[in-house]
Amino acid sequence: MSRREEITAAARALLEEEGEEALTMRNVADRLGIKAPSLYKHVSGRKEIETLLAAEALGEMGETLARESDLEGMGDAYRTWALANPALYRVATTRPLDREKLSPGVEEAAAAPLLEALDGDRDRARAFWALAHGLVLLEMDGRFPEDADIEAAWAAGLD
Amino acid sequence: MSRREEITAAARALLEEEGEEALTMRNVADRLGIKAPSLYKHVSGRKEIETLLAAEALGEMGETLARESDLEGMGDAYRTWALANPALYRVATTRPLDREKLSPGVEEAAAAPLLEALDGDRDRARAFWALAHGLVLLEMDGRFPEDADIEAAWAAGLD
DNA sequence: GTCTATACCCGGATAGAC
DNA sequence: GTCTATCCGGGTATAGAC
Repeated sequence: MSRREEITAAARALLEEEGEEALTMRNVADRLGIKAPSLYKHVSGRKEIETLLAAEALGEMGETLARESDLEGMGDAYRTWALANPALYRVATTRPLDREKLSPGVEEAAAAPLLEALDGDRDRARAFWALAHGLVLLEMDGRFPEDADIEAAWAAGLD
Repeated sequence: MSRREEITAAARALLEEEGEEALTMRNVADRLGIKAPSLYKHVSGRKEIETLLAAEALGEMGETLARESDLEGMGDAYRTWALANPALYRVATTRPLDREKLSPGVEEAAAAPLLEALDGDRDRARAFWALAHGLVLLEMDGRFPEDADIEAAWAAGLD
């Protein structure tokens, strides 16, 4: 395991166990038993750690969707993955992507299963993605009322 | 204009002119010609300023939607408002709402026009809101490819 | 090459004087 | 109601030890 991979793994563990605000250079370093400034020998800063996490998350999301064959299944899988990895989901999807530092093809691979299920219709794929993204974020942020039937909202969105 | 209103106005101006990261207690205080600790005599902290901003934004968004009569119009109006006030939009919609400190009815009033256009179907209203929210956020974050036809994605989502 | 120590600046927040 | 002083924690740069 390279040092960069160790840093990524430590960062992910922090996100999972303590949430998004816990992703600090000092906390990552603590997990690895080193001091924060040492991290800068391996990564350029916190932004790059987030890019590494985004690449990992997008890969997993793509794999997850690829196991489904219809839109309902993909919606369920999308929601389940996001709610199981909320902090990582946010890091991977709610900020501009540094595409320079991302291996080429990561985004395309993540989108491919959905695009295939929609027979290559990019506009519908983008609408589906936006619907899923919006539903997941609103749910994670507690924006729906306590008694909202979130499954029914998904069903309504998928027509 | 009460001191709280002045604080809210200064915070909003900061968001508009310098973006989300510029919303700091020190910057707000500078705009008012006072020192940051003095703000705490009027508001409990940055969180409360964000709640005040969210209330203002939700009110405006509701008024904007109320001027439209169909879903397409509301989608256009939603997108236009969000892109014209991106930092405020984010503050108002991408974090848990402190409902204790929000005047009762603010959320309901913002949602009412949409709910009416959908004949009271809450599930479809939530799906529409999520679609609009997702499309706006993905656009603001530069997550769609350069050459994506975003209008077409909206049209595809609205069926 | 890898790490440590140190230091700087910024941001939120509090305590206490005027 | 405003100030000054102060604390804490976070990102990051630099210098130097091993």
